[in-house]
Amino acid sequence: MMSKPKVVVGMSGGVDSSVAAWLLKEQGFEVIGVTMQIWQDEDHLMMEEQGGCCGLSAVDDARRVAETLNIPYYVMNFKQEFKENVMDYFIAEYLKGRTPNPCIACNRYVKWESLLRRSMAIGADYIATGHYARIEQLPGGRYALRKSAAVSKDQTYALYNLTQHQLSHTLMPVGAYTKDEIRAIALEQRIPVANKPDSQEICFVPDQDYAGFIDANADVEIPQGNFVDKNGNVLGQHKGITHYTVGQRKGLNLALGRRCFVVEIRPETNEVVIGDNEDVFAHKLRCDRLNFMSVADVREPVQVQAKIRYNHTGAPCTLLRTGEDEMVCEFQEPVRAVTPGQAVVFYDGDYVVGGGTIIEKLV
RNA sequence: AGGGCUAUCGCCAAGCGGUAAGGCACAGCACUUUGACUGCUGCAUUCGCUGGUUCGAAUCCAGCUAGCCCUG
Repeated sequence: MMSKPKVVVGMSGGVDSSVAAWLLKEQGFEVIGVTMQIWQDEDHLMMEEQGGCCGLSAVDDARRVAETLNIPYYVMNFKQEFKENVMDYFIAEYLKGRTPNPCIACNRYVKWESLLRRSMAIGADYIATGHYARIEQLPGGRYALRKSAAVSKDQTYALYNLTQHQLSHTLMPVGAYTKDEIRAIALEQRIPVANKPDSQEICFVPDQDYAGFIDANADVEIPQGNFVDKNGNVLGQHKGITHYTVGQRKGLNLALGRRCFVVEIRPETNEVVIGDNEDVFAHKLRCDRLNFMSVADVREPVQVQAKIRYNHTGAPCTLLRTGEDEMVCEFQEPVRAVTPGQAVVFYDGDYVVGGGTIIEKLV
């Protein structure tokens, strides 16, 4: 006889992962609730905030939800993995003048490496999360991510990096519903966190001051430097390259008489290049750290939609393979703020073809 | 210590006797499970200072102060 398939649900204490657990239980899985402890200091556990995907109130809320659902619940410590793969990476990237995406790193290395491994070790067949995305096995056998039924909440962008093995052992039950439907289920089932606000912002920087976080945690001083225009003229002083990202307007403290934007960050000279809005558009980008989903590889030029940031609608482009782990995307229309360090994710309709990490924009 | 010009919000800048435009910067809010963008709202009872003319002055007059320019 077959026992029920066993699934570990990563519970953040939020609405989505709580409903995910309920849905899986309804679907007949043996559900185990787990909260990953990833960065919280014991001191900080006292001062609770609202939300946070990996947030402060996670453990208390998740435990209450697990009790309500009558499922076993554990806390697993992933602080070391999180520090190495997310926080250290986050700091290192900013020091290189790049703009990291910590959620993507957390997903790939913490959730889908460490959590999956440990879950398998305790006999689980799957892990599950409350992400707004769908996992489907295609006719050819490959697993692919498909956009959420709730288009506006779709989170496939942050998940493009998952491997076939990881996808084949993952369930995302929330992806079939809209946010309203999920909240309605939470209310119906009297799940305690039904009205908790959505999370946002970087979970390990609760005060929002990510640059201050880097100052406090990097082991080097972050020097001030020059704002320059594209001709090299000095326009003013910047607070350190970690404070800026491509396309940024706010916080420059430059009164040039017109809106101005960060066009480029040059770590080698410690300069931040400033230009007009039109200067932040680019036709092409180069990316590496490739991962493919719906297809095994892309060798010949192919047309896709590419998202270059999480809430980008996507833009049509052609993919050109330029190296063993490198591609160039040529956009039909220029795209705004191609930012080194951010992910570029390729779509064919609703399905994720693959993606990579942006190295640089090209003219 | 000759002559000329200019002094309006952090920066730029309207105004030319009728009771302080606008842009940039900045702040707050909204949006957002990364950084951004974007949108909305706010932002000089006061016009270098002191007097004067006038019903009424940032706007006219005088003196002072400061900066710039030209000639000693």
